[in-house]
Amino acid sequence: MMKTSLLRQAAASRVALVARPAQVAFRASSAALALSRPSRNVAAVYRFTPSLLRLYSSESAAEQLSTDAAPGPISRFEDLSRLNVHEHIVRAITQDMKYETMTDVQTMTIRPALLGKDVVAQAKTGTGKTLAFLVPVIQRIIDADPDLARPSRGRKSCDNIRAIVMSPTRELAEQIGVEARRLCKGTGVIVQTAVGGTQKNMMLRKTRIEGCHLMVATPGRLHDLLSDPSSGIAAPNLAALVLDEADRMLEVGFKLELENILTLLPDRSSVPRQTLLYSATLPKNVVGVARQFINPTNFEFVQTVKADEVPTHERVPQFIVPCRGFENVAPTLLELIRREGSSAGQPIKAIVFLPTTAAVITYSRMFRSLRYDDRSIPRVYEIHSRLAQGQRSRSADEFRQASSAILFSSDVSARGMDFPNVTHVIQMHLPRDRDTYIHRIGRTGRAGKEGKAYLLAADIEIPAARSRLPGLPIQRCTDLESASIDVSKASTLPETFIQIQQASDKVGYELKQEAYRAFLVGAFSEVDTRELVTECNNMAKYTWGMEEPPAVSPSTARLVGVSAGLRIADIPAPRKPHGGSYGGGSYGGGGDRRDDFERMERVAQSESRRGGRKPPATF
DNA sequence: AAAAAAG
Repeated sequence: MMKTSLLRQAAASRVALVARPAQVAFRASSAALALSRPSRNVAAVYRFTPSLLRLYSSESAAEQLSTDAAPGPISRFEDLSRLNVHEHIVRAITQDMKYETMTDVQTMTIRPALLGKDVVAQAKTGTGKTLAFLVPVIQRIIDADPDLARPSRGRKSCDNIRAIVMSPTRELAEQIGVEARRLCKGTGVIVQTAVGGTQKNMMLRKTRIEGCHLMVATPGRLHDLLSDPSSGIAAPNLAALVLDEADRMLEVGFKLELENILTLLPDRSSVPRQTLLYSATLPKNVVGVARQFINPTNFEFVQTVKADEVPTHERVPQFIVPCRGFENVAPTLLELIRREGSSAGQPIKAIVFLPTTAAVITYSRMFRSLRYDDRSIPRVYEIHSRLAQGQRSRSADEFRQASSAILFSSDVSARGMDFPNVTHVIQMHLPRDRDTYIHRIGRTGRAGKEGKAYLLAADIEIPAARSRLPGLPIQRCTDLESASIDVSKASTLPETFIQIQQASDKVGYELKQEAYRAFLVGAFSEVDTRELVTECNNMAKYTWGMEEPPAVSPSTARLVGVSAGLRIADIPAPRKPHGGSYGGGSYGGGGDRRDDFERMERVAQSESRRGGRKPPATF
């Protein structure tokens, strides 16, 4: 009897595993939702482990099965009380944040995480992963020290941090910190944020006065604090470690730093520690690397994206605009922004991604100058690592608040950033890889909202775009006039070209020179180098208004690999932002193999097999 | 080498 009921619950839970972001869910009726989210989109990878079954059996089955469409496990935030989540946390979610219904990833991970299991979770962008890991982490801090259920006035300590959340970028860490603080309102749990580019001494003073139970950090600053005994910051009883954007954090470049940090944390064999790994993308490298982070006897692997399902949202249409040459790309952007801003009837709030920092600076200056003469262009913001941290935070905050604006961005904001109501994500030139493309377009269409994604790429980039972006529903968009004009033949250029050229006058020579160099070196490895030089020269001439191609140094010319078409001269070496000692790493293997590991392996293998066999690009 | 992440 019990067994049948559990099976029915399992079946019911599968029915409910529908992409259903919270904000849509409580506005639309459940009938409408059932219609709008057909069951073939259901992504059900869910295992009933013994511990979970025990928990299910201890609950009222009748309550969970009140209707056929009953959501099975906890699916409403108010029901978290039944899992003994503190009322202050539940209230923060349901009353302050105004969320009612959980998303799949929240339904599927909060309970096992509350039980102390390790979790590896993949869920689409904008489906509430942050809340999914913060709730159990904060609750377990309270479980371990019930005094923290309410604000305490006792002595504050910063040498007994209970949980650490790590993020690959500073703004994302700040954003997670803000959300964590909202959740902790009314409790005694103290959240601190530790990121680079901020005043360490200020942060330390604040942390010593206020204390710290949950630290949200970027790797460099965290390592700095933990390795410095005089900081007073310590985590001898660390109970939880979260890697947000886990696949990114485990990439070469971050992984070594991560391992250094691990050596500064208590050994898991003496201090049991829960590890939570979350991301929208889960390439196979995570599987090999996750092995050394995860407890193989007590962990849950949750995917709300099926292995063969497109990891982007159906409601966000994706377009590629083939541009005749590099010189057509910026005018096409201008035309697109004008068109989408007026025709759609709603003001445009767009993020424009570019492959290099120099290009981000160049184009944000150009569009700021355009806006000076044409107020129909929305306000322009920029964000990239060469900005002072105060500026970066200000850009992010102001863009967050804006109802209409354009944010020119490097990949700092490709992942995790939650800017509300972004209407368009526009990528100029190729994204570095498929996952970057997926995370970038994930800045729109969040929490059930609509959005559009455009990729502006020159004709010579299209073959590389096809090979980098297989298996994605990208359609060709050919109705932008600026994209197809042949500037060498046209007797009169469209207005967009004229305006872009005028705006280029406001950009300094050195910056254009630097952007030119950055375009040439490295970012388009699949593109024939001689053709790339021709394209960059055309861009310099026709859209940046330069009489002749900017000079490059002999060493740059060597890097490019050809000299034809380049103007080589002895110029100062390109400036390098201060370099750290981030380096490569290697991962070891071995260890136990349990069911979830095997499943992760299978997913990884099928993923790598599909690597060559993903449905070919359709554009 | 192209982003990022400590000063």
